[in-house]
Amino acid sequence: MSTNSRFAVAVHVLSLMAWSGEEPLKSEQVAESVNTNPVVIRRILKELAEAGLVVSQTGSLGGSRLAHDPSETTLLDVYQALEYGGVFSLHRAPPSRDCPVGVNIETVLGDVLLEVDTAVERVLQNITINDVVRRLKPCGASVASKTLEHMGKNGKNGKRQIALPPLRAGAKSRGNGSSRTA
Amino acid sequence: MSTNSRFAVAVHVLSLMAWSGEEPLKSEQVAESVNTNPVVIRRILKELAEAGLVVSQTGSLGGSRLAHDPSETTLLDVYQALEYGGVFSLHRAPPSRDCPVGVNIETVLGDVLLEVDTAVERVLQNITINDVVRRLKPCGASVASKTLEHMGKNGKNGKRQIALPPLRAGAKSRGNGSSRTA
DNA sequence: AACTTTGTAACTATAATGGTTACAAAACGG
DNA sequence: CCGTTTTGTAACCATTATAGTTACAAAGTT
Repeated sequence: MSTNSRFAVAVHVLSLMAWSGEEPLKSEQVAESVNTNPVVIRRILKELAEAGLVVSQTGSLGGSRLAHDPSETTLLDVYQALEYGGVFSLHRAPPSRDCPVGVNIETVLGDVLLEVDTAVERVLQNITINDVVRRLKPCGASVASKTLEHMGKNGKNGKRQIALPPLRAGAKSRGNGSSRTA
Repeated sequence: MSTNSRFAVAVHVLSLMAWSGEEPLKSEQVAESVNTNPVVIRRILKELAEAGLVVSQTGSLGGSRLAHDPSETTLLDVYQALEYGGVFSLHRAPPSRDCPVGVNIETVLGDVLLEVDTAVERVLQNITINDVVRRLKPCGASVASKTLEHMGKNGKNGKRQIALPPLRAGAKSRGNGSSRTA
């Protein structure tokens, strides 16, 4: 019951990148597709980068793209990247220690919540970004070749951007999961 | 990710009632065990009553107790009584209709979220309040007989309350699920 | 009639999410 | 080396959900 859409946005972002292939996407382009603000996208992108799911780069030819093949990233990876604290929470303030129920309820509930979380993770682990993209296609199949020409890829001036260098391919942050310069 | 403890509190409340048997508990007693305010308890109790899980009564001998045997109420019943909207949410604002990914992502994500919710529900359906209470006991086993004498059951004046009439047993709201007078 | 407890409204505090603006730092092109 | 582009990030605001609190009417008991 989360009232937040971060997981949905994250999956959307990654699917978009899988769809557009090697080419880095700018946060502005992504924001347009998601229908939100670029900073919101960058915030989520940051978490995904820290988890090693995407790689980003500043500069005029910059942007973000997937760090791995979309068939290698599962929704569980996404879920964990966002550091959700589990489906449910325990008591805000610890229950009474003077009540036989209060003393142990947290332990018992903890076991239950663990069972629930495990079930969720089992489901998410079996769905990859590639699966999501594949499920996406039947709907807009005909656009498959046009791909992202809708979005701002040809700038307002028509100066088309060329396929980019594989984003410092093989460079530094491979496997450590962070593309950050700090 | 749910930053709320309503599910935990609800399970706590029901376990407490299961523990104390037929005897109605006052929201103040429950609040003491949960370590919160009686009104918070009454708010949750209201939702549980609407779902037919508890029965309440005003007046000096009033309070709330389980509507059914604790082995008949599952954690799924509790979950549904609280009307959680599912584990994850979709986009806050609808994604771009001009993007092949944006158009269909909500549909695909909806399927995924359904799978997740179903998995959660399957787990919750297999755990009853009675199970929780049973798991509770090994820890504070020795208190089993003292039960709730800790809590405010003997008033400050020592005037002990006697076992109550089975709360208008067999009366009105049986099965409709609501004990409310409106 | 007096007392007790629930039901409920109203108000406040807190925290998470998300939207927005602003700007420094990094990367690139000329 | 300079200007441009884009990310990274801080700062601020609006909205919403939860929960804590006070207060009181209505229902039930003695």
